[in-house]
Order: sequence, then structure tokens, then C-alpha cells
Amino acid sequence: MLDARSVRDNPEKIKEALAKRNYQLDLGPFLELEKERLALVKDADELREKRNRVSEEISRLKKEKKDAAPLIGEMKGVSARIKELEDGLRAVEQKARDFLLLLPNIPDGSVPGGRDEAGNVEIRKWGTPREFDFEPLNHWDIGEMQGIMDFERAAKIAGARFSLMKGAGARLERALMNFMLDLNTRKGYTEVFPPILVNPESMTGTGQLPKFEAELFKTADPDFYLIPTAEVPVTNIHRGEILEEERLPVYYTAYTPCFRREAGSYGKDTRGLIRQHQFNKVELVKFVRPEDSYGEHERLTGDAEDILQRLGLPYRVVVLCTGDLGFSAAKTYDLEVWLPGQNKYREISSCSNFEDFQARRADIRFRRTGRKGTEFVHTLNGSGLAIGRTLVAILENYQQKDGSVVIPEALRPYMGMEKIG
RNA sequence: GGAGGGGUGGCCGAGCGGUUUAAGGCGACGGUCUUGAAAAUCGUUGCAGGGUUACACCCUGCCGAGAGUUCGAAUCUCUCCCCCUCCGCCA
Repeated sequence: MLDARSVRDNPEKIKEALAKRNYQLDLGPFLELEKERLALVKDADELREKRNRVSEEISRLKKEKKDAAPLIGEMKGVSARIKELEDGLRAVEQKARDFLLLLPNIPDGSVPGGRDEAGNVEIRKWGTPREFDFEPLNHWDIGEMQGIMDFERAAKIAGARFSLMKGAGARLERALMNFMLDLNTRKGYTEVFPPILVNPESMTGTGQLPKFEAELFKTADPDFYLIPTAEVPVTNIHRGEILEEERLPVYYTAYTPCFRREAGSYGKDTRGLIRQHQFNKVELVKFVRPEDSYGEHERLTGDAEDILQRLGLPYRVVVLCTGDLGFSAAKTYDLEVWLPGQNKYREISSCSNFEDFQARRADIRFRRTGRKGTEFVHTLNGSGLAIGRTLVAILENYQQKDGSVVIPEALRPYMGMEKIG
């Protein structure tokens, strides 16, 4: 959420910044609401001051056994008026907040301009895609051939976009979770295992609600949302809190299942594990001081890259342009891993700096040592990494001519085998 | 699911319609004292919105959340949320 005051004071600046992300904005209604709100606050405050003053007077008169009836009569009218103003104020505040909740974050100055994903810019590459002396297979072909994936039965049990992993496939899924969590915790991230059903306040705090309800799964009775990423419960750990400066930075890593409707992606990645309604992911989340957030963003991205490097998976880093940036993010690097089965790079991690956008929604602040007042923290997060897509990358990059798959060195202690098949 | 108890400032804990501008204690910070520390003592001690786009000053709101009664609510009423204890059930 953007700051009401800065929107109010610099409407043209805000408009310009959001235009870069193809966001047409009419701030007129909001500015009207703010004007109305400030007038109501002023009137209500003045009347409440009067009520407080006269109430004391009434108290004094009664104690002195004098007649307070005329004052009480007058105050009836004042109280009624205050109530009217408060009702109006509540309504106006709600409308102003509703407006702000639908505005996306402002891109950082270092983000390249662009209309859509074609405008994204490659920053660097790591590793060299392997030369195959045979035609590399898709991961789903490898999976079915090795008997470690069963999409048909997954569809019977749940439906399309679900998977059933078996034997070494299930083991690989678990090995990756443990490998990543162990690596992340060694770097100072605290492991957490949060709820995967959350309330609407949490979804609003990180920016999924109110705008993206259609992308979420929801339970019927009682009402909960299934998390689309661990970012939601983990960022909301500190919702409504004021942290002491010396506690910062706070780093968390969490494994969770993630659930996405994938509405509007019909026909995309219909086969295989790439796009599922349910998938596993290990996430990295940081709470930092504002002046540190861009350095922390680089380091967080580096931590995610480290995982790919240790697994020997070629990848590239792409900075998202203004038009492709997610709703809540000020800047995002995508990590794209090389998939021989598709002969292209595919997203495996998304590392974002949200600056104070989520912190303002979720009211996560900190107090500087020795200073009065509070400031919003900056929040960041990134996949470290998406488990299913990492599994896909391993199968496709480490496949052998005979259909077997070599397990990357770093993973062998977790897999208890050197090879699948 | 049933029956009780409870949510007050960083923490503990009083208050149960108008000397509460929330007692008192602890902690923290600052001063005095001390060679230094401790002890003692004095003072300060939140967040947010607005008045001025100054943390000097003034006003307002905030005692789990919301609504109500009243001239006046931390205090009374209602609804909801959360926590604790016991019973039942259960992974």
C-alpha cells in the first residue's frame, strides 16, 4: 500500500510512476475523499474537545449539587452530531483505504522500462547448457519411464494439474526440501513451518487480497485461504508488531506446500510438473532496515543462485521490467533454469524487494535505537527454490542416454543413491 | 462439542460510570551521588491522526475488535476474536 499522505501531496508523481507499469490512474476520487476526510477529522475533533470539557463541568456542578440539566441538554445535541461525523468518517476512511489497497507498488528507479515480459533484461548467466549426443526427453517422459510420476492416477485422485510422485521421485522431492532448508539455515535463515491456511488479514497484508482473490483456493466453512506461497504466512509473522532495530535484519526460511488456482492459464504447461495447483517450495523471507534493502535484495538473490550452482544447474538472472513487475514488488529478479526438454530457460525463483509496501499494509514497523517514533521495515522474499521445478531441472539436465538420471553430488547424502534407474 | 475463567501501557498488576491527564511495581533511558560500579535519589518513559508538510506546543483517538446505553465508558449491555482450565472426542 502506498502512503496516503504522499499520494495526497504528490498525485502527479504517483500517477507517472504507475503509468510505467501500464497502470492508468485517476486519483480524482481519492483526492476528494482525502479532502472530505480531513474536514471530518477536524470537525469531529473540535466537537469531542467540547464534549470532554463540558463533561468535566457537569461533573463539577453535580458534585457541588448545582443544576446541570441545561448543559446536559445541550450536550445531547453535541453527542448526536459527533456520532454523525464519526459514522461519516468511518465510511470515508474505508473508501480511501479500499482505493489505496488496489494500487500497485511504485517500481524502483533501477528497474528497466517495458510493456511486458519482452522488456525484461538478462543480467547474468551461470553454467553452460549441456551438449547431448541424443535427443533429451521431457521430464514427464523420464518420470513415467522410471515409474516415479503418475499423472493419470493424480488426475483420478484430484484432477488436472496435480501430481503423484512415487519411489525415487517422492524421495527426490523430500531430498530437495531438506537440502535447501539445511543450506539456507546454515546461512542464518531461521527455519519456520507456518500455517498453510490463513485468514483474509494475512492475505491482505502481503497483497494477494483484495485484488487477486480469483487466484486463490478458499475453504468453505470456516473461511480460510490456502497459501499460494510461504511469503504470506511468514511475512505475516510480524504483522502489527514494532521490532527493535537491533533485531534487524530478520531472516526466515520455510518449506510449505503452495496452492494456486492458475485461472486464466488454460492451455499453458498442461503436461508435467511445471504448473500445478499444488506444489512444494522453500522460501526465503527478510525483514530489514530501509537503507539496507537493496543490498539485502542482491544477497537474497545470491542465496537462491547458490542452490542452483551447488546442484550444477545452468541458469540466468533476469530483472523484470516495469510492465512485468508483480503488484506488490518494487524490484524483482527472476532466476530461470535451463531445461533441455524444452530447450529454454524457465522461471525457478522470483526474488523481490517490496520496500515498505507490504509493511504498510501489514503494519510492520521498527524503532531505531535511541530515537523516538517508528518506521516501516522493508520486506523481501524469494524462492529458494521451487521444489517441483528443481526436480524437473535435475531430471532433464542429468538424464542419460539409457533413461537413467544421475543425482547431483550435493544431493546424494539426501537421496541415498547416485542414480535413478 | 460441553462447562467455567480471562484479555489493561515494553513486562507485572490495580481500577469496575465523573479527582484516570490509566495507581503502584519492574525494566529501560537521563541527572545527582561515586575513582568506577552497585545502592540510594530525582526525572523521563507508548502508538496514531490532525492543527503548522518541524518528534517545541495544542487538540483528538487508542485499556482484544466492533456496535450500543449515557451529558460522560477501561468501567454497564450485545456481537465477534484470541488465550487458559476441566470434561468429551480425536491425529
